[in-house]
Order: sequence, then structure tokens, then C-alpha cells
Amino acid sequence: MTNTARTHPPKPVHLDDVSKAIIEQLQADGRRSYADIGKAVGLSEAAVRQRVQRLTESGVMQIVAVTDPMQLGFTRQAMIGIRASGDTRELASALAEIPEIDYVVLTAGSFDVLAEVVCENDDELISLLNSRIRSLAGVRSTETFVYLKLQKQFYNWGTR
Amino acid sequence: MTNTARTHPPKPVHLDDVSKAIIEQLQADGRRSYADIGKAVGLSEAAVRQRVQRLTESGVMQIVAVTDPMQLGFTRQAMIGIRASGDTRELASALAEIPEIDYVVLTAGSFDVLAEVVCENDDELISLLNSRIRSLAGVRSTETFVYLKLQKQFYNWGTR
DNA sequence: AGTGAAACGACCGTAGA
DNA sequence: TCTACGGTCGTTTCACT
Repeated sequence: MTNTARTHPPKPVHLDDVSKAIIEQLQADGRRSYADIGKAVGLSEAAVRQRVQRLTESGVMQIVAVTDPMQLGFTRQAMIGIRASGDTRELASALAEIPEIDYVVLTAGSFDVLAEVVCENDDELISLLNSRIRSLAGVRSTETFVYLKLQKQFYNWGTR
Repeated sequence: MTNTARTHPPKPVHLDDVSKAIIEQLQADGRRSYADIGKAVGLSEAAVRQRVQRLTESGVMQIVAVTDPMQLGFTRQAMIGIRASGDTRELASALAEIPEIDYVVLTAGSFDVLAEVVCENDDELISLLNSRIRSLAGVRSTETFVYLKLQKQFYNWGTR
């Protein structure tokens, strides 16, 4: 066997400058043709294709569609800091199943879990927080940070 | 004039079920061919392409490469909550220019700004926090929430 | 907004270095 | 891991609805 499926942290992958350049190209436009990318980074079309395939199959990179919540009418976003008791993994799983929550992370610090919520309006945010988050087992207290302005959002590591 | 550039919130766009289905397809694989997507959603290849073009040109959707920080050796991530004085927009701009920070949002609540940082190790995190974040003008105090486990990360709104 | 068809260009497998 | 190349399939444009 050469490469078994893993549940957790694989060994760190090293990206050379060419792969970083390819990722930069695909970050600007995920549908740019391999031939175009090849011209930009100085490689043949087939070589670019092979590298992209390796990067995606190893899980280092993904090419995906992302949407802008604001433009779709989801105008209320917030980060919820949660102080919990008991097994925080179970709480995180429960939070992850709520569709209005797009981001859940277990943390060390004065919050045990951070969850980002995306809502259409204040009423939806209020009922989400009260009826479906604060009512979950293990939630001791929450603190809400309503988003006023998203300043930066960057998706690519290892390319700087 | 019909459609001038805007700095802030455009009018909410409505997505019909077909466009949502197209976005779902492209979220699973941003390089899936328009012909394949057409088969999946019951539309001709040309129609899919037109809709994708409209979605991307209007800024509602983007197809981009995203990378996994963990697999690239950036094993320390944290959310920094910042209490600030003065103009928080200037602080947010300054934070956005730090390459190790991938996410900055102005918030209402007990923090004025939230910033997500991605580092290779603890030393990098410590020096980033002390030398380059806490030293910025207007930072009164910070609180750090070190990530233990990322449970959920979803990129697409309007498709649920 | 969507379809269909023909010309063009991109993609994929394989061979060879 | 790269280049070269040929067959196949996807994309583009355009006329039509």
C-alpha cells in the first residue's frame, strides 16, 4: 500500500514556486485553461494538468464555487462565541448541522466554540440564537458579535 | 447608465432552483464541464454557460482555488478578538495588510474587530500577536482563541 | 432565456526522455 | 516529472425560437 486514507493530519506538503504560481492563477480564475496557466508559469499544458490533479487529489487544493451572502440577501452575519460544559465535540457536531451556520471551530480560550452564522434579517438571527443554539445541551453562555463590515477574506495558504 | 460600480450593498439577487443546482454542482467541483452540469440540472450546455457567466460577472459567485492550511504546514490557527479605540476602519485596514491574517471583520459587541491568523508554529503566532497586532495604534486589548479543530466550513449561501 | 449545429480549442491518455 | 502528439470531448459563436 502506498497512500491510505487518513482521518487526521497528514505530513506537511511542500509547494515549489511553480505550484504556488499555478494556485495563484487558479485563485484568480478557477476555470482558466491549463494551456493558459502553462503559458503564465512556463510549463506545458500536460504538466500543469498533472500538477493540478495531484494537488486536488491530495486534498491540498480544491477548486470550488463560493457565493457572496450579502448579494443574496443574507445581510446579517455574526460570530457567536460559546462557553460550554461537557463534551465540546458533540456540541460542535450539533452546530455543524444547522444550515444557517457556515463555520464551526473548537477553540482554547474564554470560548470553547466559535460559530459563524448567516441570516437574512434580525428576526432570523434572534430565533436562531435563542431557539436553536442556546437551547443545545452543554451551552452555558453565548456572546454575539454582529458583523458590521467584512474587511478581508483570503482562501489560499502556502502561496504568499 | 444602467449598472454602475458600487462600493457597498447591491440589491439582493434572487436565485431560482436551477441556479442553486448549478452552484451546488460547481461547489462539488468547480471544473465540472458545462455539458455535465446541464445533464444534472436539465438544461443545455449553452444555457448553463450563460447562467454561470451572469452569476460570476455580477459577483454573486466566484470559482476559485482554495487551499488547506493544515496540509501545508500552517498548523496554528487562531481567532483574535480585538478591543479598540479610535477609528476601527483604519485598524482593520492595517490588519488586512498582514499576510498571516486571512480574515478581518468589524463587529459590534465586546470586540470591535475579529481577525483570523494562520501560522506555522507557536513562535510565529506569539511574535505576530505581540510585534504586529498588539503594537498597532488603537489596539486596547486582545483575546486569542487558538483553534483546536475546524468542524465545519461552508462557502455557499442561497443554495440551502 | 433557451436550443441546436458547426468550427474551434481544450482535455486526456499514452509514449518517450 | 516533463514534453509531444492524436483522438475525443467541451466550448464558442451564431442563427433561430
